[in-house]
Amino acid sequence: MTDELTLNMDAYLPLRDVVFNTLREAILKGELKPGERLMELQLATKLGVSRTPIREAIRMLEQEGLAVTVPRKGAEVAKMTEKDMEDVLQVREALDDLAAKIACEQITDEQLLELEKAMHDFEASLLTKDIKKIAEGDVKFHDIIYESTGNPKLVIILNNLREQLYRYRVEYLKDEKNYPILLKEHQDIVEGLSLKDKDKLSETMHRHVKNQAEAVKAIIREQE
Amino acid sequence: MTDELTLNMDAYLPLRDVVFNTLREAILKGELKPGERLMELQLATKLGVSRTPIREAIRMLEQEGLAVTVPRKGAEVAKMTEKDMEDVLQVREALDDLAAKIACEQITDEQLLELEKAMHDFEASLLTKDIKKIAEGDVKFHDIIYESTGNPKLVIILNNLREQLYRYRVEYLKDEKNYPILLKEHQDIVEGLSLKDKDKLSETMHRHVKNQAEAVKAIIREQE
DNA sequence: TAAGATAAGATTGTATACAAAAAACATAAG
DNA sequence: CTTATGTTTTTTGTATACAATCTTATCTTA
Repeated sequence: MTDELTLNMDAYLPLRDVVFNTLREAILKGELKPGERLMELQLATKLGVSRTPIREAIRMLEQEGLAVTVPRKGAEVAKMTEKDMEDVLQVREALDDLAAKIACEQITDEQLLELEKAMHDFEASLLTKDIKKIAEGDVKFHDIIYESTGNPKLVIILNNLREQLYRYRVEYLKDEKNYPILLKEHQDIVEGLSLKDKDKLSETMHRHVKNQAEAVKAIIREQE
Repeated sequence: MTDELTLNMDAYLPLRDVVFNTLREAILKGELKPGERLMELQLATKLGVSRTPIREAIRMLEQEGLAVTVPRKGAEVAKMTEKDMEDVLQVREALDDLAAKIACEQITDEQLLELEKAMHDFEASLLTKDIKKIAEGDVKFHDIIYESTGNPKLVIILNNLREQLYRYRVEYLKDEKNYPILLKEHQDIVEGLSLKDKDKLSETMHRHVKNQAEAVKAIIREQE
């Protein structure tokens, strides 16, 4: 574990939520590595709080799929095997397709403009080679589509799936040769939505997820 | 709240898990009603434990979508509007379809036999008119299909979606006139899987979910 | 040396105490 | 009668204390 774990106290939130966000970020950024133990006292000391909010945050991470706990042994950062990744991506493919289809019917002109802007921002971010910015741009783009479905339950699940992939997704975004493909796919998605062309959109979405799947799996294989 | 809330202590589990299961059951059975406050001290006294495991259980219920908490005001049993139900069912339709398609390719002969047995058990349970038994039979039937996908991430999400519907689903099962339809659909599902007929299966699955959707929505409308 | 028992330390599980905030109630002013 | 204000009570938030369990190191014995 890095020792740069500090709380962001600006918000007026219960400590459990602040701790939850802090640990979540740390896991997604890779500061807390898969398999690493989450020891209550250690974390409490480091973050300057008592064990109580730590424990509650761990319960939350658990349900989010980011931590795994064995009773009386404690929690650790969830590991992701290639199989896990495939499973997540299989679900994501189905739900991304669902989201795209709903979006196709319901997206407003305003949201479509927003989406185009997000695409251009994403394109611009690719030039900066700032991974964090690129990742954020990509998230923003897909969020607009998700939100346009008007189905918060779907949005929650999709965000959770994305979260589970995030750690490895970042690796994918480090490889510049993926950028042209990624951009082209985003353009195709915008086009599909503009033309209300469900078939084209569906095809593009599947390709978009499949490409990520391949890349992410390659990364995992390297790591193992 | 009813006052018949007691802990099932037989398992050697942390109290938080026992409390979680107890509250979960109570919510699903309707003993704890939507909108009802979950007060820590009250629950702790009733269940004979301290507030600590209660609080941790509430954090878990929260992530499960069964409870909603407002910081410094406390938790309450999640309410479900007709819109929420539609949203859940929309996702479930997509994922049931996915599960069916995977099952079609992967289900083993052994699992198929199990499924037929589950169907007959379900048929038998319909005659007893014991709602709990009928609900369990239905769950068992679909579980076999879910498990046959070999995708635990998918199974978790489907179970969670089912859980969110459960409270209203039980009402649906109280109406005997639904039984023949339900049984016919189960038979069609088994047939589709036996014949590896994806199209037939997909069509049946959609119909199965849509029928429930209509019935459940009617129930909610009545309640409001 | 290896296997097993045992004791010491570390870690989680649970209860409780105290602080802070919100809610409920009562009272006074307009 | 209504609104504003202050006080009490209830409830949540957090820290801490103690108990139960697990881990690790040490020692014993074959």
